[in-house]
Amino acid sequence: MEACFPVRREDESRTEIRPKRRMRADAVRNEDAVIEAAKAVFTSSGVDAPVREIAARAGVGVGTLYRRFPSRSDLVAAVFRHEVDACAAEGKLLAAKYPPDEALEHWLLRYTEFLTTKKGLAAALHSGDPAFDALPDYFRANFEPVLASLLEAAAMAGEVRKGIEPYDLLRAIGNLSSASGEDGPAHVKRMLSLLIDGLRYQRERD
Amino acid sequence: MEACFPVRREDESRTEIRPKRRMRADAVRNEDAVIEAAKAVFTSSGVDAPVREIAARAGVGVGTLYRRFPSRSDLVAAVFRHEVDACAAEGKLLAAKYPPDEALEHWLLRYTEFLTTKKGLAAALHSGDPAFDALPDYFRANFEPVLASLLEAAAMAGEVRKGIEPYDLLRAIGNLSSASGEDGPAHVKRMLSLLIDGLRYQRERD
DNA sequence: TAATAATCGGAACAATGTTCCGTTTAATGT
DNA sequence: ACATTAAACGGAACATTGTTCCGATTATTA
Repeated sequence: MEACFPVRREDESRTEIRPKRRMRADAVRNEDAVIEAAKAVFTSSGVDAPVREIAARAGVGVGTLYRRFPSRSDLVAAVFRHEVDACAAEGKLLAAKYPPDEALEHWLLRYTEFLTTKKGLAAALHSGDPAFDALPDYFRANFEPVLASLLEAAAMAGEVRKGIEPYDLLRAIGNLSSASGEDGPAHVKRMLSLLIDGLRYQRERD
Repeated sequence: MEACFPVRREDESRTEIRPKRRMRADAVRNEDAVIEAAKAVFTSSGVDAPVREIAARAGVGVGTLYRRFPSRSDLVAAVFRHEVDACAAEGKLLAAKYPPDEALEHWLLRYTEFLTTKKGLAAALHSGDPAFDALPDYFRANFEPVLASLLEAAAMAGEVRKGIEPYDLLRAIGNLSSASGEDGPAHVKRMLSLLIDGLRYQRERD
């Protein structure tokens, strides 16, 4: 009953593990449609939204949905990974587009957005469902390298102090934005710039 | 749709608000039976246990259960209050039975036990269900005075430092026992005695 | 274009929260 | 004691939702 996520067989890193037939085009289309629909429904109605609603929005029967995602939790986990991927990818993109310190700042802000949309998931994560077991590792494995290289680049440029543990920073921001009950986004943003100022302080020190 | 908990009409503080007829004996019996059954089932199968199972264990039809507890959440909340009451009552009992410092120590230990059995509830509390809205206040309103008088008595006896905020201590212990993932009870107990030693330190200081 | 195996769709099943209502019964007044 | 009656009881029935099944469909391949 372990989560067997159907990893698209045509990836950029297509290892081509002897597929007698490559995945059918409609299957690919539907998998995408389901994930996109799920993302939309989850953000609008929460992670407890009925599966039927997601299937309907994707223009697909529930049978189709269940072939790809053997259980509800698998779908939730897949969407989570999808968004982790998106956020991590944006990190690389920002690094190429902006000077080191701006890239870092932009990404940290983007990361807080990621966190706030995952409020509902935080509870599910601790539900003991085995489909979620691998998510914390996935989270870390994807975010830590991105932040590490952003931090390193900024430190090289002398914009930010050295010796900051990426994972510590990820967790700190996580706690920080989960502890903001009242005014929400504005508060998080304020605390985040405080934190960034903290990173800049002592930046010239070797 | 707000939680209308049927407060037993015959209380020790029976205010007697013009009941044309007093609550039927079988109704009283059944309410007790349901709460007791729910407590048992919740601890053995978690707070997500089916309502039918609780009704069966109480020897009662689901209709009866739903008359008293209009929704599942109401029953969960009622059990929670029941246990808060029990833990708070034990505080008064310990205060009468032991010297101040021992009473304090015993009760804090009892409090950690209360906390560990409420692991499942912690998630439900943040679920947004309106039946749980009043629980945090209920929690504080019952525990804070108990701990306050235990602390005061111990401080009077010179066993514990003064100026400790009861609510801070309640929260501190709460965080402390929620953060103990591994060895569980033993770890909590160890951390708790550390904390109690901290309370004793400087106890002679005015 | 025919063969074929993967995929599709949605009816059907199972579990569970909740409501309804005919039947039973405890409380009350005589 | 007994009749009256309003309250309470029990559990069948309903609604929602996760999940499974299988005959119909269709993309792929030769």
